[in-house]
Amino acid sequence: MGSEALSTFGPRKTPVQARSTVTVDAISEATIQVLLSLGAERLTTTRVAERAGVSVGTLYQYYPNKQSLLFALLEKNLNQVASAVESACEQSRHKPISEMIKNVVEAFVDAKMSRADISLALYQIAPDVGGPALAKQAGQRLRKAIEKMLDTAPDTESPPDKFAIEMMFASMSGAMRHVLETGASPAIVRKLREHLVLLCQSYIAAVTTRRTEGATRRVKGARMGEANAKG
Amino acid sequence: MGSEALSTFGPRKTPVQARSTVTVDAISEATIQVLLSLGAERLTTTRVAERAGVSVGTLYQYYPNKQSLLFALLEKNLNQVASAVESACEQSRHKPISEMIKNVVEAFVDAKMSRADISLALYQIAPDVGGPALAKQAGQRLRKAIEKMLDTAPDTESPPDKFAIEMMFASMSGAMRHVLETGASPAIVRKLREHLVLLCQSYIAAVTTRRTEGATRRVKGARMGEANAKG
Amino acid sequence: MGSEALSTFGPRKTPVQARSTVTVDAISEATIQVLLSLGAERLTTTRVAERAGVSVGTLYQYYPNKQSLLFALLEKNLNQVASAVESACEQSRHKPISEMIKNVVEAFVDAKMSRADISLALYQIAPDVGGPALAKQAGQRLRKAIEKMLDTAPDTESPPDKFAIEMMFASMSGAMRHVLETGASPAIVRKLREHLVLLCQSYIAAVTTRRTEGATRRVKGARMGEANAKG
Amino acid sequence: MGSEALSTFGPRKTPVQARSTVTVDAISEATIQVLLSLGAERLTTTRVAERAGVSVGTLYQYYPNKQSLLFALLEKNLNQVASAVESACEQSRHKPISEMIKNVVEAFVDAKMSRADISLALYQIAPDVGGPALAKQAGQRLRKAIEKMLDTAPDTESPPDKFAIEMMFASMSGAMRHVLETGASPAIVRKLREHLVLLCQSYIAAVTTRRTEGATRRVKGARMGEANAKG
DNA sequence: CATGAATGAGGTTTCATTCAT
DNA sequence: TATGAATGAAACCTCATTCAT
Repeated sequence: MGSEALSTFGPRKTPVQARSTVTVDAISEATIQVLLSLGAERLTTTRVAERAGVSVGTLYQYYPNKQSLLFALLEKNLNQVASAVESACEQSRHKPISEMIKNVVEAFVDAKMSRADISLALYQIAPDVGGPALAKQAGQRLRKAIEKMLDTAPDTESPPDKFAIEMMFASMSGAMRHVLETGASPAIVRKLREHLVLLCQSYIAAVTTRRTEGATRRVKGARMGEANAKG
Repeated sequence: MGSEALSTFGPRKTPVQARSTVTVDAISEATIQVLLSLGAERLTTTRVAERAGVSVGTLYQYYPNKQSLLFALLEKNLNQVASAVESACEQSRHKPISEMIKNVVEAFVDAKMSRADISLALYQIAPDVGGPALAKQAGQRLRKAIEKMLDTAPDTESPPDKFAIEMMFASMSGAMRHVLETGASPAIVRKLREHLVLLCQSYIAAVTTRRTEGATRRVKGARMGEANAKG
Repeated sequence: MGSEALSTFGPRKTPVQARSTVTVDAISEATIQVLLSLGAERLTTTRVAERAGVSVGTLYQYYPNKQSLLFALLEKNLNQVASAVESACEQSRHKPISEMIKNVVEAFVDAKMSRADISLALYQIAPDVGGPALAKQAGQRLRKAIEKMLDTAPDTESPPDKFAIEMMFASMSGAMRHVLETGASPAIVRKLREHLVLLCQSYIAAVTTRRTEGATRRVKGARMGEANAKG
Repeated sequence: MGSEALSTFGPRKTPVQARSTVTVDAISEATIQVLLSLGAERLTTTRVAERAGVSVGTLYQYYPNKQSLLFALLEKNLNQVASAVESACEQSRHKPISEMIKNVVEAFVDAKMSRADISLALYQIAPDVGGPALAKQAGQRLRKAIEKMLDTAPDTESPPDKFAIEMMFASMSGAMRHVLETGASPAIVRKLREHLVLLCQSYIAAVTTRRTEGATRRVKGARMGEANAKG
């Protein structure tokens, strides 16, 4: 469960021809549809092929096995999200910390929402197919991008440490997931964006302050309101 | 996928005799072990029975089907966590908000960690077996408890709204999960506790403060940037 | 399938005590109820015991196995019907043939109908549990009784042969079964009685006449109306 | 038990390729063989597939479940018999009643005997798989065909009513079954044919005659004895 | 004697994967 | 290359039967 070589799950043949690309895309799309309509439990290769309008045999010509199909889907999605966030990181260099956070959070939410159906579908297959491993990998990648960005922040001497960044990212993912699974109406998503920005900003502000002043005492204390007012 | 009546997943036979109780416990424990060692994909009823030291038939005398076995596990765990948090809520009434948050967060983390193995195992089965539905249910329960607690806060006029509480809870869950899946050494867990307290406190402070200043309009508006500009 | 020694299916212990009789009866009755409500496919010993208000263990103290339970039921019913018909045969000696037939047919229909539910239930288990064998046995017994009766008929020199009697009996059984399976309202049953009497009478008349006059030719001919008018 | 939609038992995939047809036929044939050699109780899908020389998976590609396999067999046979009888009905229009009967009876017996093994095998599975329902259906179909035929009879004013036709058919089926289950040597079958013709002819003649004399009242009344007193 | 928890062989069904066409 | 029929290991679940209590 995640301990296998991750690289073995790639598509079997690189789709160079136009026809292949079309086929591969159709299969990917069909996978998502089946996942959403029937659930991971009832996702079968035959069913996917059927919905994609190809034969099972064809499916197996592009993916060596079922896992690789799901893996590819998950990987692609994670990469897209990671890229979007990385890009936001790069464009936010040297800006004030709060703006950095805002940009990153919004890039994340927007990336996830751009294909909300896919995001939702993937939650179902992540546990199998080495989801945690992949997520870890993508998480590292993002953490580095964010760290690098924060290093350029003009208004802070000591940026949050790795753990804090991971915390922020994990919290964000959790909130995002909750909204997606609970029902992501546009209104809710808007609210999510705003609150997530707020949440991350205040958290980062809190840990940044804390770092600066060496605040183990304060963390345990009750002066949070102040931490924020200062924020 | 969660749309079935949740009650149909209950155990088949209530264990009245001592022997039965032992058996049921053994099955539960075996389920967790199999889940952790082999993963959800390879969890079979036969395997569970085997590891529990009973026959498949016996397993099926207590659970009408595989789903009910997993469902019972999930439900029990969610209830335990919910109870722990509820209890913390009740004992924190009329305390300062930041202390309330601290108590709730720590109760949550401690509850999850008291059987970290179970918590971790359950992430694998949640997608099937109506996990989201159950989680939603437990979430509502906790949200209400937290709301009720916050209503007794002496230092705030308008407590955070439902959405904010859900956000807080979802973020907390996300961070918790990340740590559990990444490797929860005692040191990491200690750090998680502290940071999660901080994260929730600062978020709640942020939304509470804003409310106090008559910010309902602003939250819904588009002037979030300004809020940060201050911060 | 019927080739096993029929005697091995008897109840394990002869119910001599009052309590035993009650239990055995309850089990029999429960068997019929389960058969009618759930069908043979879903008849399980546990289910029967449950409905009878005893434990499976108890059931197995009176019947060595499931087959014996069903077998006993079938046997008992066949015996009752056979006895009723035999009795009718004895009481019809020396009467005119048509009255003999009438008495036998009506005894048969009445016996079957006295517990229509049982009769109906038994059709479901006959195929297994050596039904044909038992039926054959009962059939022989009845054929002999009828033959003996017919030998005393004052108005016929040469009574119908064995084959004809079997034909008559088989036809009767078929019609009976059809009515039971189709829905045996009192009105229908009354009609069945009348028509079955008529059917058997005219058939016996036809074969009797034929015998007397050596009628192979006529059988193939078309003068049936006459055969009957005379009959 | 017959109350389900009968249509759900249809084959899963219509065999279009030659290979498929062969497979389906092999499975049908194997089913009959297993039924005859081991009985319904011990008929398993695995066993059928084995004897058919295919894998279980293949069997399940043509039949969605065990019931459908048996159902298809039963349905096909009933349809063949029904068609044969219908055909006989059509070819007997405007002929004398006794000839009509003769043709119908002989068509029935011949149809059943053309694959005596199948007929015999089917008795075992009818109780499950909605046999009564199917039989009822086929019965209705035949009754109508016979009614229509009888309406063209030149030598009778009022043909037998529906009930009488059903009686005739049910009796015929009963006798047929008896012979098949008892052992249908050619000699016996020949005798069966003759006697069944005789039985049906004399029965129909009896009910027809009575009708002609204005007997509807009497049939429903209780004066059946008199009808015989004449005979 | 009665009970009912436990057993486990065996039945039904699914589905990832292959390979002849 | 595409197809889809065939495969068969393996999963889920049932139920007749036993035996310790």
